[in-house]
Amino acid sequence: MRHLECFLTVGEERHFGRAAERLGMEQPPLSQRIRRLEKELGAELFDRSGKRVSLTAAGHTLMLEAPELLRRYRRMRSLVERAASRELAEPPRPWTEIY
Amino acid sequence: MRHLECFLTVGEERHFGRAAERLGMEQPPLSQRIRRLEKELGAELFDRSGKRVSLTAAGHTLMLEAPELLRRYRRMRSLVERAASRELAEPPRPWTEIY
DNA sequence: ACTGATTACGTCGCACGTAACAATA
DNA sequence: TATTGTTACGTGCGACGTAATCAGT
Repeated sequence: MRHLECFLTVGEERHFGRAAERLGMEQPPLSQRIRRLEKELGAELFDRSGKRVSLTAAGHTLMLEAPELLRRYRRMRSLVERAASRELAEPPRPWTEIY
Repeated sequence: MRHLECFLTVGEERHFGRAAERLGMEQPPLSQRIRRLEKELGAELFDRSGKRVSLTAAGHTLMLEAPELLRRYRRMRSLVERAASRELAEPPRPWTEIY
């Protein structure tokens, strides 16, 4: 998920330096992360020929799909967090017997 | 994502040993993974009192939400993979000018 | 030369497996 | 006591930052 967030930022900025700044990290780690992501997915995501950073077809697809996945992920996290805090509020009821 | 897959397996089996076997790994790493996930989410997911493994409220929420997220994730991966293979088939068209 | 991206390298944390331990039935 | 889950520990990979290197303008 963190990889996707980094990828989206680079894809929006088309610039590793500004993306790294927005993400609060340095360029080298960001470059490495993108490489790891490309290796993980088995697909090149950016064309780095020349000074221009441009998206490949796979990268473009990911730009379309990743935001929705990230939204769902964050929603899931907040739901879990909410459930956990409710659980703390109420005493340890016997969930054991239910599930 | 791998963490979610492990969590779901444990949640289905209610048994770390069988879950580890299904996942093709040993129990200790699985136990650690669940702990990491709980730490990451900031919520206890399982009740390990006694020999019974039962879900907490947060765990139950995650059991409901995680499968859909995993499906979307796998779909995204296959879309990216497809785009990459098409890209290989067609010559390096000037995506640069488009995106 | 200058700007911007990639390697090089040292360090830290995570993931795994094997082995030793704790607890429950 | 046997079964199940958790620590302990050693190893290897991933991620970060700093510094050095390479490429394009």
